[in-house]
Amino acid sequence: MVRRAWLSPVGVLRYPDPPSFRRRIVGHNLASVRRHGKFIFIDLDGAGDHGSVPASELLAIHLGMTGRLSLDDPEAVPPPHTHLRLLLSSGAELRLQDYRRFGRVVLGSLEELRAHRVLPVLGPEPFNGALTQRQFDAVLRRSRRPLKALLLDQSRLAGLGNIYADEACFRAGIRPTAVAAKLTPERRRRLLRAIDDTLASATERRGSSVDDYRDGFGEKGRNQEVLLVYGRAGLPCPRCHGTLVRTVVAGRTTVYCPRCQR
DNA sequence: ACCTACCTGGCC
DNA sequence: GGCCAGGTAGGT
Repeated sequence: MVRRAWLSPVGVLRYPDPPSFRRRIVGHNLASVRRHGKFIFIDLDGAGDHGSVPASELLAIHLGMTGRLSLDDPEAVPPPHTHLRLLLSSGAELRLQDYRRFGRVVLGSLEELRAHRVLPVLGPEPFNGALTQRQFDAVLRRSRRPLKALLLDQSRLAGLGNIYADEACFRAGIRPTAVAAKLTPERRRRLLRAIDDTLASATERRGSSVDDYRDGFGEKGRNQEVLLVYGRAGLPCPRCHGTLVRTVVAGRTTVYCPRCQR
């Protein structure tokens, strides 16, 4: 149960206002945790309601570029840029640190968050078998944008960011600039498999600590050690040993191999 | 498809 | 000082 909620003055809370936030979370249990795409959803329930209707309120957290969640000793001095602290009855404190403040926190019912437009509509996840090839094909065929722009569009497909979009395109042998709707069925199959492999690798290694990413235990991931193209412009392609090229697609730095990716 | 903005910090 | 960075939103 949440005993006390503390918010930093600058904060990452987008909705509702801080007093409402505190009122609506203190005394409630953090009942379950789910994830969809880059959002973490924590379902609240009414503590002491014993079998009554659950509040159906949820806490949605997006870590942005530099957000970090951790469970800490409440007595420990919070690190700089700590924007949310939830003191729990378990004795631990759930903390959100985010020095760039691109992260976001919202609290409310799904309907409410939608109505206030503080929770974007998220597309399906193209991995973990959550999306059939048929459904994935339909998404690709509907878009004449560059493939990478589509992969990064969370309203169409949820979960891929700049690193894994590049990695998946490389594994599939497809240029990030390829027009999504023009991919052949064979290439679409390769792409879905490539996305799955890319994210399986990343999650097994607990993420890519290219810079300051740390997992919920404050540990670095190890996936940055096996990235094939991201951050490797000018270096040899791991497959053909030609030079990897940097360009910009959808406003984001993009690295690919002009020989292996067509 | 492009800009700009939102932020801090590391690097040159 | 300028540029860049894992993300997204808003405007043209």
